[in-house]
Formats: sequence, C-alpha cells, structure tokens
Amino acid sequence: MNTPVFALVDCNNFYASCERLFRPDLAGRPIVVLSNNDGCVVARSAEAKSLGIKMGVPYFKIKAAYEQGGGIVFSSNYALYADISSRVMQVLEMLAPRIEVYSIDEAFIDLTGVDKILNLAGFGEEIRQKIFRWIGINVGVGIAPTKTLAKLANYAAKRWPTTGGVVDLTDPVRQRKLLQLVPVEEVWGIGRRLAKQLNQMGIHTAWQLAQANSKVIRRQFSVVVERTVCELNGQSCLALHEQPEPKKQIISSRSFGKRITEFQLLREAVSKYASRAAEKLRQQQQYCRLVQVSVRTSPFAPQEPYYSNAAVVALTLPSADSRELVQAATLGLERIWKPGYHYQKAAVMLADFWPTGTYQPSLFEVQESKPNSERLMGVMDSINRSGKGRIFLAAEGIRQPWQMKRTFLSPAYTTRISDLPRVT
DNA sequence: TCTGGGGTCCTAGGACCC
DNA sequence: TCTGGGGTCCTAGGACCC
Repeated sequence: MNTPVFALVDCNNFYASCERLFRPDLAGRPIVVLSNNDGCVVARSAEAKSLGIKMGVPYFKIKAAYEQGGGIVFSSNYALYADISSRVMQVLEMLAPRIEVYSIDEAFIDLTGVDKILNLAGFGEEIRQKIFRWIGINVGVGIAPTKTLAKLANYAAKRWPTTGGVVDLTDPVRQRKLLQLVPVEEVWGIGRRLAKQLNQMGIHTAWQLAQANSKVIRRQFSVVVERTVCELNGQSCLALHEQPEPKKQIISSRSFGKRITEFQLLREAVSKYASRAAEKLRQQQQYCRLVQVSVRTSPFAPQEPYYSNAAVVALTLPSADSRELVQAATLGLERIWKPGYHYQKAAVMLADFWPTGTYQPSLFEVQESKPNSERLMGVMDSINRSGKGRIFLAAEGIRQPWQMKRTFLSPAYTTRISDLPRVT
C-alpha cells in the first residue's frame, strides 16, 4: 500500500493579492483589507506586514499612522475574492486528481502514488508557476504524509523565502528538523489556549508535542489533540474530503453601520438576515425547522449597559420559504427585544435541516405549507441571481440606515459588467 | 465616532429511561 | 444502617479553523 501524500496549496496574502491584481499601480505599496463594517484588518500585503500591522487589529487604532505612511486600504470585496478563488481552484482541479477546497484561499490535494511518477517538489513548482501565470496569484505549496504536516510544510514555504515557496516534507529527517524549529502554536489545531496549557507542561515546539504520549494528551485534552499528535508523527488520521459535507447550520449575522435603538429598524435588519439565510438554505436544497435570532449591544462600550440575548423558534413543518422564516425570526425578536439599548449586531441562525420531502409529520401535525411556496421562491432566486436587479420582502426595509460600512470598496471587476476594468 | 463573519467538533452535565 | 448501572439524547460552553 502507498503511504499517503498530501499537498496543501495556500494563496499568499489572498485578499490583498486580489485587490492588487487589478491595481498594478499599487505594486510595492502596503495594502490592508478590512473586515465587514470596515472593522478589523483581516488581510495584509507583505509590505503591510513588515510595517508591523497586526492581523485582526481594529482599523481605527492604526488608521492615522498607516495612511500617513502611504498605506492603502480596502473594504472586503467578497464577490471579487470568491471569483478569483474559484479560478485558482479550477486550475488545481486541472492539475491534480483529487482536491479538497478547504477554504477560500486553501486546498488540500491527494498526491498518493504520484511520488512514484513525479518529483513532488517539481510538481509543487509547476502548480505555483501555472497559478501565477494564469491567475496572477502567488501560492505556497507544502507536501507531506499527513494534512497536519502538509500545513506545517506550507508554513515553512512561506516563512523561509529560500524554499522558493515549495517544501517537500516527505522525508522523516526533514520532518524532524522542521518540527524542532516550529513553535507549538503554529501547529494546525493548536490555538492560543491550548498552546498556553501545553507551554505550562513544558511543551514549546511542534517536536515536543509530537514526542508527547498520545494517551496522556487525550486524557488531558481531547481526541482532537491526540489526533494532532499522531498526524505530527506521520500517521494520517485526517482524510481528504472531496465533497463538502452538507451544512448543519446556516448563520447570517452582521454588525450595523450605525447603532440601532428602534424596534422597527431592528426588525428590518433581522428580516433581511433571515431572508439571506433562507436563500442560502434553498441553495443547499434543504428545509429547516429551527430559527434562532440573537441581538446584542457593543461589548466594547463599557460606559453603556450591555445586553445580549437569543430566542429559538421551532416551526411546525420544515420550511425554506423566506416569508415563513422572516416571520419566525420576527417572533423571536419580539421575545428578546428590550427598549433603551444601543444594538450593535444581530444574527439569524437556521438549524435542524431536512432534505426536500423527507420529513414525516407526526399523526397530529397539520400540513399547512404556503401554497406555491417553492415556485415563488424559485422565481425570486432566479431574478436575484440574474444580476438584473433584486427583489426582496418589504419587511427588510427600503432605506436600511443600519447597513454596514464599506467605505473603501473596490469595483466587482470580474463579476459585474459595469465594473469591468477599462483599458484606455 | 471607530473592534468581522461563518463554520465545525468535542465534552460535561442534566434529564430521562429501563 | 442500607439508595445501581448503563444507555441515549440534548444543550451549553469551550476550543479550534479561516
């Protein structure tokens, strides 16, 4: 049997690179991309990183100094990133037999058996060159017998430029060398909390974690960390998943551009979120039975009273009808609304999914779905996907003064005809 | 003035059943 | 005096990921 081989391909500074793709004039300039509502820094170009801009820092804290120093800033342009991402993934699908799209900027590739035919590092180099030539995005490639080691190899590919962006970690001697260099918190699956606890146990490097007794680790932590230990030792526990698992919950949540104090406006926002969630639910061809709505004030305003609450509403029958889900969410909101607060964020979560037509109502449940629901929702979705306009429920409000801030938004270069770049 | 959004998995503890 | 054990299901909370 072949030893498994995985590659992890990861786009460098992905959101910042996407923005720069269409702005070659920004070559060499620091770029940051902000989270929704222009809140935090979520991506940085190499230049921004070397200015010391930290991941996740609230933008207002660095804004003055950063902009004065010539830094460039963008609001998140998710339509653009998703489109560039799918182009990158298409190239990978062409080059590799089996791939798992792990996130918007990463994919695992199964290279088991390929090492008999090809030089693995050479294959990694080919991936890098093709994606750069065809899409214009730089990627790093890490290759190893387990996903966790492939992640680590990818980390090395980025951390040390002399690797040329490709690290083949199939050799145990190289594995050991790298593990000894890497701090334990860089290991996939080891976050801040676990790293702190491990440090207290005297485990500071990836190598020390790999050497730990996996049973002891399981007792102290969980099977998850135990698996990580095994994976670091080259024993593959995490398989490649080509097909994404069906979702178990769908969340639509947003902070508001301005604090909300009126029930009417909060209801509009919640209706809009419920309706977005319903749209995603229909995309997955699922029906849901639970709708949870939650609201909160800002946790960062110590002088204001904090309030946060959630309500769950169960539907009698699973539904994917925006009208029913908006109604349920509104009902939940009425239960938890309290006047006098400055609301900063709301969320709608859908759960308890049922695939189309499988739900068995019990003897005493009454079938009372809205007539023509599926056809109506189908028409709504097809209009909204056509790019010609958008129809929505009046409950979502027209002015929507709570909409998120996107001050520095770039054009949707690749997905909206009017935003196509012009060459003059 | 200004602090993201969307997910997953695991565990512990309580309710409940036989 | 003496008060089981095992299983399932559900939920809340905590941890992680990008």
